[in-house]
Amino acid sequence: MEKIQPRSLYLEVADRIRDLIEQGSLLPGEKIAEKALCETFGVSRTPLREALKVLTSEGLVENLPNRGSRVVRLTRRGVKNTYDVMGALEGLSGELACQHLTDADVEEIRRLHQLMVGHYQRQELAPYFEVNQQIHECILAASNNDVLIEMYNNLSQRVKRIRYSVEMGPANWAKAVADHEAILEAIEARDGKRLGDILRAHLGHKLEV
Amino acid sequence: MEKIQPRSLYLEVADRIRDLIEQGSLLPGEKIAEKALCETFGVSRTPLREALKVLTSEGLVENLPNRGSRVVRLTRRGVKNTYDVMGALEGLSGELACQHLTDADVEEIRRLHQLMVGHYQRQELAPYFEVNQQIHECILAASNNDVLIEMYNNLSQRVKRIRYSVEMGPANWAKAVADHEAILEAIEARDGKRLGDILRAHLGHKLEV
DNA sequence: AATTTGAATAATGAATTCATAATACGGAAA
DNA sequence: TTTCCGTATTATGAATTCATTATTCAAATT
Repeated sequence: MEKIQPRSLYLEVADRIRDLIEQGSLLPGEKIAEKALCETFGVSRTPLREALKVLTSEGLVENLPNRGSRVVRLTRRGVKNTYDVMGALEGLSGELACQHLTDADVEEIRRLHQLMVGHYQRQELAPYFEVNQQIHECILAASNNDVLIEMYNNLSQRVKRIRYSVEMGPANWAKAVADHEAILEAIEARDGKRLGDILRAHLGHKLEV
Repeated sequence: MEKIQPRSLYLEVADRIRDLIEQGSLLPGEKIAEKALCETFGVSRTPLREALKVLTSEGLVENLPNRGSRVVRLTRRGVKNTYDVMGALEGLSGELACQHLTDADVEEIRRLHQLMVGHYQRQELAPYFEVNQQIHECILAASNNDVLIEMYNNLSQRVKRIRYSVEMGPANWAKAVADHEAILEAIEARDGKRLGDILRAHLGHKLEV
């Protein structure tokens, strides 16, 4: 029997707004009109405003007193800062994952890796990204550190809406795949230190675009 | 002429509640009665509840639907997870700081370092911690990465209330000071990679208590 | 014509009110 | 006495209301 867990309205609203930002319905720098959103969601201003406060502390929205809320505008510098931190967190996830990964986990990652390489060889960009992300999520989950996971997901959310627009040149792509070969090797060797170092550097490559 | 910047009431309230948690007026696991807090702060429930939502997303408070808010109870595991992430972030701060530190910055850190060693030799625990923290804050600030600073401060806030209760044995203390010697050397050499590695390991030592 | 002033309008911030769910209490039954 | 059930009380969730601050737009002045 599965538990039913009541979720607060403001969390629901926050999820919905996150979706709107991610999919681009709310653009960076755009003013968030409370009244309009209340009508689209069919809720009053109270839970909506609570949701906006949460999103503000998550870094997705900014709140100017008496002037309402806006979707934060991503600067080049801000994105670089975010990627740097994500890189550090990925590095940690790798180190920790090596302490927890079961043989089955490794097998699963190997499968995903080969799948990803296939997409690379056939130059299928979208599926490549999809599987690529799954691999990193596997490692992250295997870290067994929920604080880490929470932080990473938060940062990931902040830059998610631009990730799709990242154009990946052939040289960068090749480098990324090469990185992943090394990642797989380090995982199979359960070499946490090495995996950490690779992952820390890995994200940096993406950024050079 | 300095600008006056209006701060929202809910942010003010959030600060106050953070203080209450940090200084131990609100104990872990304790239920937060909204009405009582409203009276002590002299505000209505609306801004108070908004503040509680912010603190929830910061990880200081948990929110059980229809059952109110509680101060989160720190588990051994949770603290370890937090320290692990903080270590990773400190490592990054070291790497980045080496790219930005001016000679004056280094001089300042050297001064603090010697001050700290003095406190160690005289076995003055509280001042030691104080200066120790200043050094790490110096490095963090020099990272020039506000996302990093924000994340670190958040995590730091979560464990701040137990940090004082950490008993430091003489062996651990000696190890910490030895670490700091290496930290200073790496800084003077502007060796980001090495500084990062040291800082990543540094926090781990504190935790073994 | 451009800029400034002021009134009207709209939006936000915060208190209040209402509805609903949880807790506390008291009595009845085992 | 202990346990169970039902009512009363309290607290929380959410909508509404009120007050205050921005914004808009028209008129007046330079």
